[in-house]
Amino acid sequence: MQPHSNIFLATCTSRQVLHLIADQWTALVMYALEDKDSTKRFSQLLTQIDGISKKMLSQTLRDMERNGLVQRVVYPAVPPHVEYSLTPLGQTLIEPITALRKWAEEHLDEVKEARIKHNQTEHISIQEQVASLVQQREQH
Amino acid sequence: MQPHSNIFLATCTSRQVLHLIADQWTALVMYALEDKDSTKRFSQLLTQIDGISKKMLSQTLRDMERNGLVQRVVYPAVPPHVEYSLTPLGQTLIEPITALRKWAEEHLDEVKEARIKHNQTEHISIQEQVASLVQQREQH
DNA sequence: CCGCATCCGGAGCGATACTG
DNA sequence: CAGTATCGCTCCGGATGCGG
Repeated sequence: MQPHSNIFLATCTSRQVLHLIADQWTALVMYALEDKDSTKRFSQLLTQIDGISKKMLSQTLRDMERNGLVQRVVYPAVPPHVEYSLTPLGQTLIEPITALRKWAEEHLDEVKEARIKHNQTEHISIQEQVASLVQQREQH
Repeated sequence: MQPHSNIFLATCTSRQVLHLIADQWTALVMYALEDKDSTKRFSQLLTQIDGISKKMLSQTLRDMERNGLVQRVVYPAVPPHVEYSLTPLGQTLIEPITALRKWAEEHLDEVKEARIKHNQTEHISIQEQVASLVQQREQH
């Protein structure tokens, strides 16, 4: 067995590749750029992806560029103008990652239901009670 | 447009669902349990998934159970015996998540190559140049 | 054997201010 | 406009110990 084919090994390379996508924002940036031939500016992405901070968007884009998923084109002008688009490699990732999105949308209700059912049958620890209260408060 | 269908909104539910999978370990646990009718014990998973700690495995399994992805069965005995398996809902997630794994394995080399190329062509910012100069001076 | 509680160091992330 | 630098805090995650 080749070393990278056993995804359960910590040193496995495909696990590292998987790790690229397993963060909060990469998938969302992919969705924002998935339209073919669509390039977007930094501020466009910032607006479209609700909740992301400048810092995280910058960081995510840099990582994605580093991994060959997005292309960054700078138009030297004042004010600066930078456009982001998916590379061919990035485009190949759209399909599997969109499947994930579809799954999320389709099974959303089942997950919600499972949570409710779980909460009912479960003994809630004091810590979790506090945590959920804090969460509720934060949503205001 | 329904509120949960716009994944770019922070309040969007499908984004929360997506978040379930976007962590380090959930995907790997899925892979470990993907064989149909295969149930595994805690310690089996701990051994199979290289690099995971007891705490994280426990936490991941609890979250997955909470979201209806895995089923936990306790056999009251001494020593305790607990078996984990995928729920029907969890089984539906196998396909999209396996697509992701396949992508990782197939495009592994391209990502690696992109990284190397990126490191070579990288422009070093003025700040980094200054920083390295300062560092050199400080070493005297 | 399974897994939770606790502690603690360090990474992650947001907010703000600044530059070209 | 498109970022980077810095600070401050939170929370992740590992190590350990305990309890069933």
